[in-house]
Amino acid sequence: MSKVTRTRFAPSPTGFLHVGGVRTALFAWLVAKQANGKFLLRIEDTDKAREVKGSEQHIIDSLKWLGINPDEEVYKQSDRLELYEKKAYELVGSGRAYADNRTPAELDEIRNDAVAKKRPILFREYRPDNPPAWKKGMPLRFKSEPKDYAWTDAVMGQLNTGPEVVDDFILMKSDGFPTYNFAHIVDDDDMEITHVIRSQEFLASVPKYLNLYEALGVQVPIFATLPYVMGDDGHKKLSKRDGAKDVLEYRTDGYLPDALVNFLATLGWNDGTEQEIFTTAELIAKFDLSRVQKSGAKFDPRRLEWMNGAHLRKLSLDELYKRAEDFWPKEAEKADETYKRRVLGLVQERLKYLAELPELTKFFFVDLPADPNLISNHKQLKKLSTSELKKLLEQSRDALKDSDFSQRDLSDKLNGLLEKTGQKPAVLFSLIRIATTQAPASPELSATLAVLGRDRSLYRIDAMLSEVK
RNA sequence: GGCCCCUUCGUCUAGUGGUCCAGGACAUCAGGUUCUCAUCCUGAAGAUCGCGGGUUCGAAUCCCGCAGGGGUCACCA
Repeated sequence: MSKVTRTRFAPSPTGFLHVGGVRTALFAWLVAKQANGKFLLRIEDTDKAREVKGSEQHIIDSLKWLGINPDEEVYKQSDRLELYEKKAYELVGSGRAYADNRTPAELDEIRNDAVAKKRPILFREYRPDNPPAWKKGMPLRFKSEPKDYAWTDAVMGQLNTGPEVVDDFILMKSDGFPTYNFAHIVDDDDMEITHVIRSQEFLASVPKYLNLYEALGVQVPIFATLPYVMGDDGHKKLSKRDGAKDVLEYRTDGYLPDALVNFLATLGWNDGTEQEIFTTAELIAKFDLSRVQKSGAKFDPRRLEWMNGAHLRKLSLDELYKRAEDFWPKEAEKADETYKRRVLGLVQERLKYLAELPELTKFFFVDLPADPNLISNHKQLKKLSTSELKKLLEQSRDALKDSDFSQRDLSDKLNGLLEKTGQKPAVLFSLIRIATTQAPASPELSATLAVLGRDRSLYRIDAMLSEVK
């Protein structure tokens, strides 16, 4: 009878969430969802000094945007102080913890002494002789029982260490708060967490934790240690200091949550096939901790861009329309939905993220001033004389005037125009495209004209005609 | 410094003794799709699998050593 899988993400509220933190949350969430288990969010706010106000809500919002939702209330360690205190007294009672009233200066002296003797700094070798009875408000230190440990990590595999890494450490601080080292173990047990999924910086502390689990008489969960997401230099973990972005900035830029989730999941994990694009449902089905990479992975924004574009292209027009709602250029304010949908259909395949929408579509909503420089800078068109340009524009206008502006008819008219003028598409179509869009790049010509419609198209050709001098 | 973890194209990775003088994807470059940008397709370039020893008929894959990188040794998490 195996237990229900329960995982958690346990950030400290010290700032915004970046992709590194989100990936840890995502992996824990995937493990829980895959097993039909529960994913919990626990805010580890035991260090008042480092706390950044607003960050708790920010973390919740970030996860919510990505669909990484906790299955129970959001827990906060500051609400659970009695529990830690109770457990602290238990350890005092069983002789596995002692009050440590030594001052920072005295502790420094111990460190210096060890360094001078060229020995590792082990507080268990400097235990006070007659510690006072512990009560809340005094620092409480764990009394370790050093020994060898061998354990299995779901990602790292078989791990083992000697007794030299098991030491006494602080459980309760003088401000009445527990340390991370203590609180997370008490909480994981209390919340019946089955898989502790966290990043690499805790790996070296596992033997100390193992010793504490024993002292507490608590079952040891499955450990899964995740490698870091690396920053630009490829050697250090991504951090806020070297420009890691707040994940909510990706929302602002018009990245899809599913794309970011896909990207993060495949940063350090793959299913062993050549599949790159996964839906979130596929990730839940296929994710496997044993296939998580042991080494760090560098964050590559270009790959994210590509992946987001791939997800954007897979969206139905309805879905894309909903997603694009907040990204239209302000000129599109008065445009009707049908028109906007047609525009969206034309740019869907060239969108990498939704914040590109304005620059890609602005000309569909407003007549931009005719700019003859677009012609004089064009490598084909600049070879033509003014009178040739004028003549071509006039011929184009006259031919299009007779069109019903269905894409099919436009395409016929355009082809007829090619024959009549004897021009290459590279010349004729470029000229019409520039005249009607005032943009260096735009979707295919007949489709663009069909969406723009007769009035706008003809008006713009005339406008360009009057600028060609 | 002690201990622990890591090391395949620029990047993300496949690969668990032979079919790997290493496969895919992003990025780059070239060509094709009646014009641009993009999509899509095709192709090119790109990794002596960190280095050195061994084991083996045969090693990216197993063993040993070394180097480099990272983490950790807080009343931070």
